[in-house]
Amino acid sequence: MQANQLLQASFEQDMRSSGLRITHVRQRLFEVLAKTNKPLSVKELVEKTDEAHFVSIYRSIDALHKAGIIKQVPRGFKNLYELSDTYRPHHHHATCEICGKSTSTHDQKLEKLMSDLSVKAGFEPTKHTFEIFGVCNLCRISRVAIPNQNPRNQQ
Amino acid sequence: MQANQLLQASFEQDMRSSGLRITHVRQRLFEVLAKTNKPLSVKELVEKTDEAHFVSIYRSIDALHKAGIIKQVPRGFKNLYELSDTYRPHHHHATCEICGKSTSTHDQKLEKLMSDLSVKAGFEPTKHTFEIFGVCNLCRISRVAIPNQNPRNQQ
DNA sequence: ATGAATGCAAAGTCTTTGCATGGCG
DNA sequence: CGCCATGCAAAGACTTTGCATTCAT
Repeated sequence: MQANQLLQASFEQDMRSSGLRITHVRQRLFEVLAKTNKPLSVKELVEKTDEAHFVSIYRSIDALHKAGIIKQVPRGFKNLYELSDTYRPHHHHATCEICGKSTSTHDQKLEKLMSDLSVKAGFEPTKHTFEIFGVCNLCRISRVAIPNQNPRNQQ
Repeated sequence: MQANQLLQASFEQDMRSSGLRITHVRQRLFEVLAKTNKPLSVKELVEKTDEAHFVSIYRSIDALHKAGIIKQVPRGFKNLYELSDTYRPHHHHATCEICGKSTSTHDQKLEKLMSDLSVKAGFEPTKHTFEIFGVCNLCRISRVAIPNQNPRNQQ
């Protein structure tokens, strides 16, 4: 729980320096994101912070996003949200197109290459999104039995 | 126009092998995407194919997407669409957070690294998204005069 | 106390569905 | 000609806005 307390302190400081008030809804939102290890949709966030009105969740997401406390993760047709790199080590996701399970990845060489590419393209890099989609070991095995299944039709 | 005719032939073949009919709407949609060099939103696609009903555009996007003829490009809160790698060399985008202009990039090392990462994570890679955001040279210069502007608030 | 955040109602935007008609193969 | 694709109307899903009330500072 030490780690969580550090996150908490950092959260409060970030809120203050952005001129945002530390309210029950925002605290709860942060809490939910801190205790989950995967990016969540607006819907999931609303469900997990059930005492708060969905409009407040939208507004809080917006506030925390602008304050750089949370970040968007594009996934399919939706954006998911998770704590920003200040709170969690920078990482990306590999997601199975069949079962939806996702795991985190990180590679320093990739990050370096990415940043070099930005500069080469004439950009001062601010952020990037990088999502891997594929078929996980488990699903690959079960798909052998169902050869007709086409991953393209999944999302 | 030779190149476009090749694309066209390839389009018709892909449609047939997916059991899809080559209709006016779908042809027009493909045409619009083939002649534009940047990913387009549903809204833009509807505008540029003005004779077609927006519902048909939605359905055609869906059909061409499932057939692997077009692909999604996550950008901010929306998905944009462009021709798939079969029709255009595989690439990614670097987008300016201030002015919105985007340029294409490609790097073989990056692709290799990406695929290795997938495999290491236990995934048979099918696709990936990779988007760079930053501030382009022009906008960086003009922002010197407006130091208060915060790229975080842009989207 | 006072202004920002919340909750509620309602509007707005985007996307999907059902069904009759039209057009591709 | 038969069936898939389209257009239209309407519903559905998701997100935003306005305003009175509540609550953090």
